[in-house]
Amino acid sequence: MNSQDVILGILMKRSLTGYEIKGLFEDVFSFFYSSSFGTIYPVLNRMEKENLIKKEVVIQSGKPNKNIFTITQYGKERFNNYLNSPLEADEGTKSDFLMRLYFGHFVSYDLVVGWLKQTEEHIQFKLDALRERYSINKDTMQPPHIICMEIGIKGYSAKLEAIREGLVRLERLVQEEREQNDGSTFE
Amino acid sequence: MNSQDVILGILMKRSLTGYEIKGLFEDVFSFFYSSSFGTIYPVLNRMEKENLIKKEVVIQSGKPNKNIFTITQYGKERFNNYLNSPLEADEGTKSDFLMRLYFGHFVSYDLVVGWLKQTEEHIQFKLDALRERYSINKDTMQPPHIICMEIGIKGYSAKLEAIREGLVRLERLVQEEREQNDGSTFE
DNA sequence: CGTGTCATGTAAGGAGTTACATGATTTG
DNA sequence: CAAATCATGTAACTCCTTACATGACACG
Repeated sequence: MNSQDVILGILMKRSLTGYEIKGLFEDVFSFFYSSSFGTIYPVLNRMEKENLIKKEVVIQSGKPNKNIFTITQYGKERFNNYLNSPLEADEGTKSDFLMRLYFGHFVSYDLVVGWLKQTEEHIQFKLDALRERYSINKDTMQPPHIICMEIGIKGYSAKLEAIREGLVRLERLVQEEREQNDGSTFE
Repeated sequence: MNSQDVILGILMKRSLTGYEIKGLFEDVFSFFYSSSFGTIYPVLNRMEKENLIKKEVVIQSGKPNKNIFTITQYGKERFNNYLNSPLEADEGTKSDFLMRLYFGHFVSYDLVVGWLKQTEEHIQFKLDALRERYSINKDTMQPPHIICMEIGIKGYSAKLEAIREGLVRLERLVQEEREQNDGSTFE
């Protein structure tokens, strides 16, 4: 899976500009994909040269002309090829957050608590967004799409739960530390 | 977070060779990090030049000499700098599996079921490995480390659950499809 | 006698990011 | 009046992967 595959998939539904595709990456696709303009525009132009998509230019004033891209028959075939290629195990999951927790004993609990709270907030935000989209669209969603959403929602929920339990445990320890260190001071 | 940060963290505990570091990446770190020899060896050599680590050569016969790397004081400082730098939100989670599910309505249910089963197996394997390591080491593990493990275990468990529910739902649909299509045939 | 483990390294290439460049129009 | 939105694009760079090169020894 690379940007090209995803873009082909997106264009299966309807024709879009690079700017709109980026919008989808920030929105619907943000929980399993992301990409920057620096990738999208060059990839779209390369895809046009390879006849996977075709460009329609809409002249505008005040802003650059709009390039609306439509998938070609060849593009559809290639997207189908991708879907029929072997599934890539998504090992790659590199997580700065988990890495830091793994090495958390090298820093103060306060710092670790900070990481946990920040991540809690971040995941809660993503979860809310996902749940909202799910509740709005679930009537029109196809079964595999629903499974995709459920995996996301359950995965986030479980992580959140674990983070919160961790926070409770850690905050108890921070408290104990404070009581020991600050036994003689007052404030 | 990059390979250098992780290697520094690993070397905080004890001195190791590149080969051994790779072993850890395949093992303990595999659920939130991965890296290849093609990254590790050049990075280690660069780190030595930058005085983050120092090399001790152990002469061997029959195989290349062993380069055992030890973190320097400067390396420890740099690792600490990393831990005190802002947490990077690990958005990047690009998942081929979820991507395919999202576009699953373009292919047969059989294919989707294949993806689900393959991923189910894969996650189950990872989960088992994580649980085992957890049960063996939990007495000697520091609190943040425990939280790290719990997040992994709960995350995997939740995903597995959602995948299994999805499989049940899909297999019912596949069955219905078969009954409609094969109504006239026998076998 | 093949496969796995030990052990290091390089070269070529892929895929992506960030930062820059441009600039009107809308919204708070 | 500042910030966001619309809209495209390039250049430099980072980081990583794959494949290659070498080769002994142990295990079954």
